[in-house]
Amino acid sequence: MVTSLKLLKPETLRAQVENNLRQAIVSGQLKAGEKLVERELCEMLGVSRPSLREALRTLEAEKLIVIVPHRGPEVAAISLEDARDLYALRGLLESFAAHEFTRLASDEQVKSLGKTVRRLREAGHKNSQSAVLEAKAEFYRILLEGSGNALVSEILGGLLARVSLLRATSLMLPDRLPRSLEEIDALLTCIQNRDAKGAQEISHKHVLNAERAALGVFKLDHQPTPTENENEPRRV
Amino acid sequence: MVTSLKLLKPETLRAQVENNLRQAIVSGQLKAGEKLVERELCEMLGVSRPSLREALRTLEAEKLIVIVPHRGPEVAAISLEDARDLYALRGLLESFAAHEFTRLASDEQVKSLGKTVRRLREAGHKNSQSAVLEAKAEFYRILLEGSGNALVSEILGGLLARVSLLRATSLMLPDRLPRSLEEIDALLTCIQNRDAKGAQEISHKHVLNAERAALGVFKLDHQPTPTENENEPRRV
DNA sequence: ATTGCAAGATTGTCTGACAATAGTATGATG
DNA sequence: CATCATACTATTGTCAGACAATCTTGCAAT
Repeated sequence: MVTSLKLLKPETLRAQVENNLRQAIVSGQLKAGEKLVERELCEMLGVSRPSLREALRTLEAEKLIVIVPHRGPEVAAISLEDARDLYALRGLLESFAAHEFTRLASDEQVKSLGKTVRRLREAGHKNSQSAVLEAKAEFYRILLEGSGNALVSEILGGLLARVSLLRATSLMLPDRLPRSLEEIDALLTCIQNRDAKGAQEISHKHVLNAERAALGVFKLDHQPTPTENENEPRRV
Repeated sequence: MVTSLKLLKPETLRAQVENNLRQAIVSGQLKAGEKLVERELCEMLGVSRPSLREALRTLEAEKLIVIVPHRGPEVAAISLEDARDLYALRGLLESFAAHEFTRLASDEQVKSLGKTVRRLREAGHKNSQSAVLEAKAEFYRILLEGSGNALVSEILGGLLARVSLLRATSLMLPDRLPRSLEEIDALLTCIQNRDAKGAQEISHKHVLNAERAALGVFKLDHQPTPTENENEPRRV
């Protein structure tokens, strides 16, 4: 186990810019759809345009931002179909990872996962959102690490980043949390019993439920309400 | 090193650079592991360093090249484990796509797919490698388009590009071709019968067989020969 | 042969500039 | 007053040149 995790500064300046922006996007500091202006970002981050632009290209390839030629970058927005596709794929990959973890992970890794689930549960009971998110991240880290397929980790990691563009992540829905915890408990049980098929099924259902919860909010969020109507000024 | 790379039309210069390099990589013109030098690429493509470097960042994010800080970019090379991971994921996604296509595609799309399979078979019997590759690409295009999940298409597309870094694609193995055609025929039959589960299974097996064929060659290719031995000097 | 160091090559980053394009304000016209 | 054409401005796309930091290589010394 590692005892000290110093934030080793990323090698290059460009990488730091990249990390800062990525963090700002997935954390919601930069909102989906928001327009980004190179000059402003340069000033904010204290770097020159070339460094910034290289970082933007990386984020574009990760689909976290969209760059239309001559119009500049903006934070990617997710349509309802995008979200459906995203969850479908996530279900596929996450359940695969769960299956493989159950099959391949060492006993230490299983134990480690169990510990994290306990932490997650406690955080949930305390209703500490940040602690929940942190534990959930750790949970994923262990699961992916132990699933023995680095590529799936990579892709699924990118997917989860994109999911966070939907501000309505299921974990942010208070009602959903207890159910979510139950499901994760059930998943852990399957894993401990080395029941790969079972783990796969539960994991898949878990994602489907998360999808239902998130897309429910999505629809509400995007229903045009009288008050927060579009750019269209109302006439009197 | 490659001596001439022509530029085509698309929008921005940077995008052209990107496309050219991507094409050069997947086509094998730039070989896996080959070191890329910015200055040389700039001269070859007739662009400035910023444009080139932005394009390189995109390709890096696509995992087609690897850029080590202060050491520069090189074409990505695929290890045996990478290849295994790649095929595992490809099997998962491709069989999912087949399943969904069977479930969702219109009769026109199914018919279109059938036509392409016929073309593929003819090309195979004529042993025309380029025609086979073209028909196979068309086959994928239709399959992914009809599977109704743009995200899966995107990811699987990136995956196939990476697979091509393994020069030993199963389609390039003459012995494998007849078997491959048979499997695709069987897949088509399932699709026409709207047997989604069957299509999924066959598709998955198809990828597994392709993997076996490709990795067989991989091992031969990478068997350490007396001349090209690893960095590890053997002790006596 | 191994080590250490100097020289050269390559990358990381900045500055400043200019052309091309998109967005916006202005003014002309019906 | 509304609409459309035009000019202006802001922003992006691209280039050239420069310099420091770092890596690689060749050579000298042990």
